[in-house]
Amino acid sequence: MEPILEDLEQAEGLAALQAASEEIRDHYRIDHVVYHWVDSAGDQYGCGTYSDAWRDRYLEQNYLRVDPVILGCFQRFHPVDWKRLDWSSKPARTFQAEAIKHGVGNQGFSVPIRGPNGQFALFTVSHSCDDKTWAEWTDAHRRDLILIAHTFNEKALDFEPDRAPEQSQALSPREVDAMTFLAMGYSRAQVADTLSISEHTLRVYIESARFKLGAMNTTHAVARAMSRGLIVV
Amino acid sequence: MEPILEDLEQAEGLAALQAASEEIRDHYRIDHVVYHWVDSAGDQYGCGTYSDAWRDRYLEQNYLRVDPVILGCFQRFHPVDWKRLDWSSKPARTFQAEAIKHGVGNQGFSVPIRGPNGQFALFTVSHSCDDKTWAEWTDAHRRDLILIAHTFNEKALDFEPDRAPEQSQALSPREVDAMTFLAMGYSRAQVADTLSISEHTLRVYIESARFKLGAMNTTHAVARAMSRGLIVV
DNA sequence: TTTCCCCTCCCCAGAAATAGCGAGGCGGTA
DNA sequence: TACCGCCTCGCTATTTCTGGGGAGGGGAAA
Repeated sequence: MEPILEDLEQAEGLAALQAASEEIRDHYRIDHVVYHWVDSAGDQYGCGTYSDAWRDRYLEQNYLRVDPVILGCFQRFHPVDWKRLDWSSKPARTFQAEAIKHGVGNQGFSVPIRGPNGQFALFTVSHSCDDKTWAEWTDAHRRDLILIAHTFNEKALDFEPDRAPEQSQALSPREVDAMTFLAMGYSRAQVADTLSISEHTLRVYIESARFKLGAMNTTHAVARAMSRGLIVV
Repeated sequence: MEPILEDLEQAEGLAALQAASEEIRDHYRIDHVVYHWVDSAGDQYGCGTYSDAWRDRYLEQNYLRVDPVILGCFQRFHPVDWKRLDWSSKPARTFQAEAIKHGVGNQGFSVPIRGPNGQFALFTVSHSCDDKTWAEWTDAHRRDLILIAHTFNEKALDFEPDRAPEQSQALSPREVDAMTFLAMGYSRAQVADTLSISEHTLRVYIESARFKLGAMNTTHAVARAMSRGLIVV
């Protein structure tokens, strides 16, 4: 593993990351290696060994909202084998069939990676083989994959600075309170009552939070506060 | 490194994690090893080799909102050496002086770890030595520390079952569309227009989504859909 | 000291969301 | 077949939220 990680750590530029993913694939003799970035605005960036046809199809069909790998990892802390995800819904099964048709392996292992402000990325390896072989392979390389995933993410961020920091303005304590209770379903009157302030005052907080978050309305502000990790509900 | 990580992977129970942090400290011959879990509701869980006096002081003074390690890592993607953090504010320097007085080393290295819904943890090692020695040590063990940090986090979560998956009822495709656009800040009229349906129809989706999610209003429904990973925004 | 942000409170009019009632067609499952 | 969930559309009335405006006090930083 070592030389692979060394190479990755010395990669310069996005093209080098593309090359690195191919190198990783060849080194481990697996079918695919993919790094996939999603941010809270819905923008995506991908890099890896999937075919162009599949990647285009994925974007065109907006499979982001269907893909059980994305949906599953989004709710999870730890790396996960694809077998443990929920493929039972009909859209998921349609998606799965099409993925396999496009050369994505029947086995997969994905490492979720998170950053500040709700930023989210996935590092995935996929392969075609039986369950036992795959279990042995992932057991043997789990640690490597975690390290590679984080290094890959670090590199990808280095080369795309516009995506990385994007300092979102912090909310004041009262604004956090307001957003939190609104996210919990309280009406403005209830929130004001809970915080023991007038509803007028509360409204000022909501407005300033909305302004800071660049949100068009309360629902939008709460959604942004959540996806940026400013509130937890 | 290997045997240390093996031991950690076999740890069972919170007491074992405490023992593991001491073992790691002794293995690397450093002053302190600490794991610190935070959610923005203010709950904290800590585990490690700091003195009880320092831990109590930290909680009592609510240093969470002052500690540059927390504040800095919260805005950062990657592991960071304490030297690169911002210690310039007055509260930060007061905090630093007191930390050193309580036996926390002058050097430190912290790995931020994130989970779904804004959950956040830190794995930290700290030591007293000169800059050069510390730089060499962190360079040599950076990878180990990342792996240990993630394994530690995994274990800590295993033993805290209050974050159960809580499988929730799925939304229909149209309901997902509705929730998604609402989370993006669209008004009802805009969402209806975007989906090319009447606003009345849209309202039915919002209501049924609200019902399925057990939400009291639209904002609540969107918040729940997000925190359950039913929509990705 | 001045400036800036945070917290608190007030009024008003118009826009938007909610609550309740109703209807019919389509497709899959029991 | 009958049921159920999903998608689509309609009406009215009430409640709630939004977007302007304004005011004052406190604390921290420059």
